[in-house]
Amino acid sequence: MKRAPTLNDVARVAKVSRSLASLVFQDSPKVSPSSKAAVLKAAEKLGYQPNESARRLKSSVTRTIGVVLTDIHNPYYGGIFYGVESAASELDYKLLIGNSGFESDELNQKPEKIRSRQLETLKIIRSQMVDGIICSSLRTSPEELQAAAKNSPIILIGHTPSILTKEFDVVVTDEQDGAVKILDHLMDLGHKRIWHISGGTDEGPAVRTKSFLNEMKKRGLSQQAKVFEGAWSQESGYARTSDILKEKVLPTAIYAANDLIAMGVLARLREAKIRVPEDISVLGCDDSTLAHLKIADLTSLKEPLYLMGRTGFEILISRIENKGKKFQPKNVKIKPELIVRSSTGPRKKGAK
Amino acid sequence: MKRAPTLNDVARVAKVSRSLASLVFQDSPKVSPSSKAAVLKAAEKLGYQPNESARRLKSSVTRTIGVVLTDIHNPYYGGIFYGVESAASELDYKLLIGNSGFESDELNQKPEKIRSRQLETLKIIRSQMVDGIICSSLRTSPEELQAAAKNSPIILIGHTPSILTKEFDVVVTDEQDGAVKILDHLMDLGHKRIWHISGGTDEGPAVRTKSFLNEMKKRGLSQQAKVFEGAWSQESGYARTSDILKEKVLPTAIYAANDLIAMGVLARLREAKIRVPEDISVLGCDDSTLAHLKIADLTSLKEPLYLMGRTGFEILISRIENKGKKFQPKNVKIKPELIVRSSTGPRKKGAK
DNA sequence: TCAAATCATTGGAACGTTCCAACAGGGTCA
DNA sequence: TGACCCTGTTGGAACGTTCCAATGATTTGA
Repeated sequence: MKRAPTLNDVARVAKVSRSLASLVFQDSPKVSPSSKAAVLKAAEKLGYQPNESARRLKSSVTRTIGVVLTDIHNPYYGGIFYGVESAASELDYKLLIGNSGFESDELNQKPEKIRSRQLETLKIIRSQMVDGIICSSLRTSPEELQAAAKNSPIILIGHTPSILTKEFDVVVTDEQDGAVKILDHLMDLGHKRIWHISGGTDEGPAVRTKSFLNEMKKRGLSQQAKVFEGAWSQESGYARTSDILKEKVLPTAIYAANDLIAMGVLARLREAKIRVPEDISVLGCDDSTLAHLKIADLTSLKEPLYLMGRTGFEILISRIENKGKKFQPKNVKIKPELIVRSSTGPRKKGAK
Repeated sequence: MKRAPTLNDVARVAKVSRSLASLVFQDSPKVSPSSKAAVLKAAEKLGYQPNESARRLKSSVTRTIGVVLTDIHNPYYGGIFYGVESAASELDYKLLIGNSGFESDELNQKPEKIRSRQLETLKIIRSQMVDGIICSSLRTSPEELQAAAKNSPIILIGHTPSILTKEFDVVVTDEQDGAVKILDHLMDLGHKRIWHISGGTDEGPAVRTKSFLNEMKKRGLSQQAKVFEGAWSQESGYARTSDILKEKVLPTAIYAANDLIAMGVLARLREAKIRVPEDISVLGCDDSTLAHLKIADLTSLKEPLYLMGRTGFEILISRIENKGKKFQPKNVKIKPELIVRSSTGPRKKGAK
């Protein structure tokens, strides 16, 4: 492991000036073919690779984007990252990961710790290691974000506190459209008594619940709607279904706020020997691997995570390219898609 | 978005030399408290953050590690990344992601394309943006790796072609130990006719199959063992189970090479009204989210992905710190753990 | 008491690029 | 024939750090 060759070394071997060698690597049109060939040959021989730090120092462009996530493990953030990564690789951008903890961590990191790690990560933007930052699920205050955004653009993708949507570019799911699609599907099948198990009362999950209730109301089904407050877990789906089973009249369809909850619902219904979809239809949300499983075969609202990631990345790049110009924060809503499988079916004959 | 303040600006405001200001940020003990305070105050006032590119150019230390993965979506790589990330954040290292495609991609990237993207990623190591590289599931040749490793250390984590284990540091699962644990468990329950659905004939999955057969042989059960060649998918598990069901004598336990395959097995058995575990016990491998599902509750061999990630990172760091010194490639095998759930149970009474 | 040692501070030279201004040398035009 | 313009090439000055050697100021010790 010896000292890496520099542009000077290449120039010396190729018998040209350092400046000319530099031009070759910038694909400048005003280099003669013969010099170009000589330089490339020398570079090849020495195994030259431009020193990125020096390049950045001079040109202050990094072609790198910082990504702040809470848990890359989680299929939700993973899906967004998937879109970001694929767009980035097409445009030849590199990604610097600032993962600020794992929600699923057994040690269960305290929110305060996640927050401080996120702040730490935001610093990379100010140390000029990246041209911009993509954040999912931030736990920092608008002021802290502002401070980071002073030098470079930031975009927020996915569940985002509404205070932030006024000041920053944001890409989110169109929850209202999701509710429309789910209810269209269920009503086509004849369902009216549709109950929902929520993901909790935080602002993220609450939007989903609210959209559901809104849409039920629009269709004059407010009386038939019921919400059971849950959490983003299988156990929660299982427990809330137990609660549902205690009711005098059962629903004909259960809409779970995500696939994991729906898996809990399925497990509990199976235990109670209630058939799906003959007796009760079940829907999930996310269209994760779980929904694909043959033993579940879950109808699920597919959040367009991939598209959200891509869109977010593209908006960020356009900000970077027009750096300096004033702009209005962009708020993009991406419509989800309902993937119909066998866990939903026609309303049981004879049911009210 | 104006020009970021530099060390010079800070020094001017604090009325000291640039060199002294630099020392402050290096936490040098030989700065007087008063100067230190003045510098910090000036930095705070200007919102100064050291320019990382300049720092790197001078000191050629990046405190950044490159991570080459094939599919960060995949729980296997995700699990390894989890370990890497948590170790990195503790030591205050940054991670530069080079994800070279998505195995699960609908577009199903061609191996050739993945390979060329991996080569592209390996270049970052030579452009001195990172101090070392962690690779999972490489598709490049040893020579190509060697070229990249000329300047900085490399470590391979997880499924690794055996040619590479001779020249590079490697962290892998102890497959033999896994087979021992699985057979100990099944034999305790009285099982002997144990069949295996493999992940394919590539070198990675083949090791698992071979370990299983080896261990069966050691226990004098060669006659009872049978291998069905599959692939890492649910569909494969489903189809191979159909094949199994055509046999005259059925096994009392099926060991699937991963959880996804096991899910296919469960789906097919359920369809055939064969009870699990009363009629047939089923085991998976990975202990992924799938195994945790109540409707599966799958006994699974937990690959110590987190630990592998951590260990790999630590070895890499020790190489970086002792850079220049000669060393023997390290080959670390990490023992898996069997997580017993309800998909395995005592051999059916009356079965041979 | 004065040389030596310690301490805090400083200027300047790197690090490996990019980029600007300058410059040959040959061709074109009036 | 000299003024002008191309084309290809070059030296040198940045970029913002770190770090070495050198400095002046203060303390120490025989």
